[in-house]
Amino acid sequence: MTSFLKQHINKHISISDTELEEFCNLFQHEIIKKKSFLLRDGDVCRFEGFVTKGLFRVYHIDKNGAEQILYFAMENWWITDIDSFTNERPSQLFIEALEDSEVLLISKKDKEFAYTNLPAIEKLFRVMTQKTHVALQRRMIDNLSKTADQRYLDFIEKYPQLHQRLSNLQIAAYLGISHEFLSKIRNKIASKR
Amino acid sequence: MTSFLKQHINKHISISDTELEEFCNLFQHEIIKKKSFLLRDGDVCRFEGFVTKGLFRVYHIDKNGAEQILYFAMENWWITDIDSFTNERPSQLFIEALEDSEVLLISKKDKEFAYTNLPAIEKLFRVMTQKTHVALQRRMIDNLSKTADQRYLDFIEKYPQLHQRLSNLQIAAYLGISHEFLSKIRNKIASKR
DNA sequence: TTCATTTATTGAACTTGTTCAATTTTTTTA
DNA sequence: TAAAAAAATTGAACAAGTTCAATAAATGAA
Repeated sequence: MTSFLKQHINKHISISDTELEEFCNLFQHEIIKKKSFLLRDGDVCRFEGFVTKGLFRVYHIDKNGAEQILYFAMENWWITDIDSFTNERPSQLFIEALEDSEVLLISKKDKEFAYTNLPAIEKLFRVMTQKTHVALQRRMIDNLSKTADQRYLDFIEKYPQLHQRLSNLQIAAYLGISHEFLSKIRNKIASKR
Repeated sequence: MTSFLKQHINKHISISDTELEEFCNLFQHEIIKKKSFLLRDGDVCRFEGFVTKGLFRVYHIDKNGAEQILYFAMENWWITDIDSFTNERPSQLFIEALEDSEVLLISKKDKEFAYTNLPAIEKLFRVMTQKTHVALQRRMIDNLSKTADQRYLDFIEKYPQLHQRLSNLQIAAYLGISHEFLSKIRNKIASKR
């Protein structure tokens, strides 16, 4: 059940087998049906999750009702609202399964336990947070400097597998454009070939 | 010299005085004149810095020559290119002093030393990285959902002190708009009062 | 298989933001 | 304190992206 998680951790840090085993035992396996929610706006996020199957989107709904997708998470990606989880405050995000999915979840209490008793784990999460932070910085710069056409091309080049599994509605919400405009971009690109 | 740094650390984690002292001794004090650079595009970022005086901007220049500001750092803020520093690869960023400034710098080697020998420090940087990550997520959502007018109003409300110390050129590069357009926004806001 | 729902496409009118160029204002430096 | 440099403003023409509405295509559920 936790073999993907073990592989993933071994890729990022060095850790003894017993420590790894002990850490993975803190997770609970859950099956999440397509279109159901792991987290809703207003709830406190009580978990940090590792996706073993399927695909999720983490998004915000603004006061006009428009959705902005913060990120997607497919197999071997982590999902949580780090702000809500860490500070135990109500989330402003939704986490929804876009496909029938499976996740391994750890509670805050168990994660704190790991931090104090399994020294390698503090490092794991420092490294992971750093990586996602660097990726987000990159995305921020791209959003500030690049046109929607270019951001779309970058997206399908960077995440070819993910792109195949997403509707254009989802991709548009990630890129920060209307889906109509994305459709026009796709049309323009296709006619250039 | 390191008293601001000590205060800052004590605000975020609990640490013994001897550990704190030992950690702070790893830093080197530097004076950076206005308009000079701590880091340039292409260099490997060899430091992580804590600003004790002055103001910096961390920015990217895209292939059209336009500047995008990733963040500002004034007193009690950290500055580095976390990607370049961690992975020892050439940076794509510039770090420039916008005022006569002073920083405390720690090298990668000394930071690694701290990570292995001063357990509280691993936590400090995990917490700090998490905080900046949450702030960047917030900014990403705002950039995806809000109009430039609103982002400008948010900026001056969120960072009133910083706003006073920055030119509109800098603020526009942070908001991701042209400075001419920012000028028009300011005009519109002023005439509404 | 069929019907209902969701997703994608297209066009027209509109809004937001850019670019370029000229001018004024402010700040810096000699 | 004058001259030079940098920052801010303004207008006009343009480009990027949105909104709304109508239609077509694809997907899902019974």
